[in-house]
Amino acid sequence: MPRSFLVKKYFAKQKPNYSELECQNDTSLERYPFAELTSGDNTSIATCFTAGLVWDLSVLPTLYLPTSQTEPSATPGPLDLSSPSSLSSSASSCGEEDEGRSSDPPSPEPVHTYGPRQRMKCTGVMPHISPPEEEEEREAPVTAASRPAFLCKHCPKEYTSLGALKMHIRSHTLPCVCTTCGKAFSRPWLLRGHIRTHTGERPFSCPHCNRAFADRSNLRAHLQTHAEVKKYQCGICSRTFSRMSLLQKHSSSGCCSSAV
DNA sequence: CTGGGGAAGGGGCCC
DNA sequence: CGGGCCCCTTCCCCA
Repeated sequence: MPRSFLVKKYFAKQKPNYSELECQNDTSLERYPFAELTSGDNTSIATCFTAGLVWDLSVLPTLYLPTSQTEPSATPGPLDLSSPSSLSSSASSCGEEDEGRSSDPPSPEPVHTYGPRQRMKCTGVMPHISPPEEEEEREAPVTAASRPAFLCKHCPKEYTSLGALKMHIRSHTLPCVCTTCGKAFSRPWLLRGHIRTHTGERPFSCPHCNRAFADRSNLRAHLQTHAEVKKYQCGICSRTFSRMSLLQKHSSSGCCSSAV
């Protein structure tokens, strides 16, 4: 399964209102000191995972829609209950930087916080975010005039905007190269996140335990482990899981196999 | 075998 | 229009 199925349009235009997700039972975990994670606006976000938002197995099938490739219409994925995301909104604009894919280290100094190990600055590692040549993707107004299609010359994908296409092309050109190991990434923040694997930087710490993570998303996943009620719930036995994959395994290996 | 952590990919939205 | 940032999801590996 290609990870590209990323069909996420759940909140199209509307960021999840985490405040509404306020968990009721998991108060303890509800709000992680995301201040740490980000700028700190999280107070309101109340990240809660769960409570009321447990995912029912029944929805899984949809969530996994392999149809992917791009069927945004699909189903809404798990509303991330826990996500501190909201903070992100503020964070991003605050000038924090995302480090990595989704993580904004509390550190005031973004990428440059690598101190001694800061061997790669994003700036230096991205020689050509948008190589001229690649940009020349084939723009072909294939579809209706109202919806021009921009085709990727590297793969069959097509986009309705040049910007989207260019962004996609990065996944082929991988302009962000790690100077440490040479690994290339499509996005600067992916590279930043990767760099953390070299530096060992883990700006996102769990308020409930001493663990720290380099990636915010991973912290979120981890927070689920502290939750009494996890996001993903088996529709049959009501057991909850911190990860959809676990729920899937659970369902496929027994409990719900017959039922669902 | 299950649960959890680490790392990475990509689309969408906002500035 | 482009760049940056956010979030979500998946895969792999380990305990």
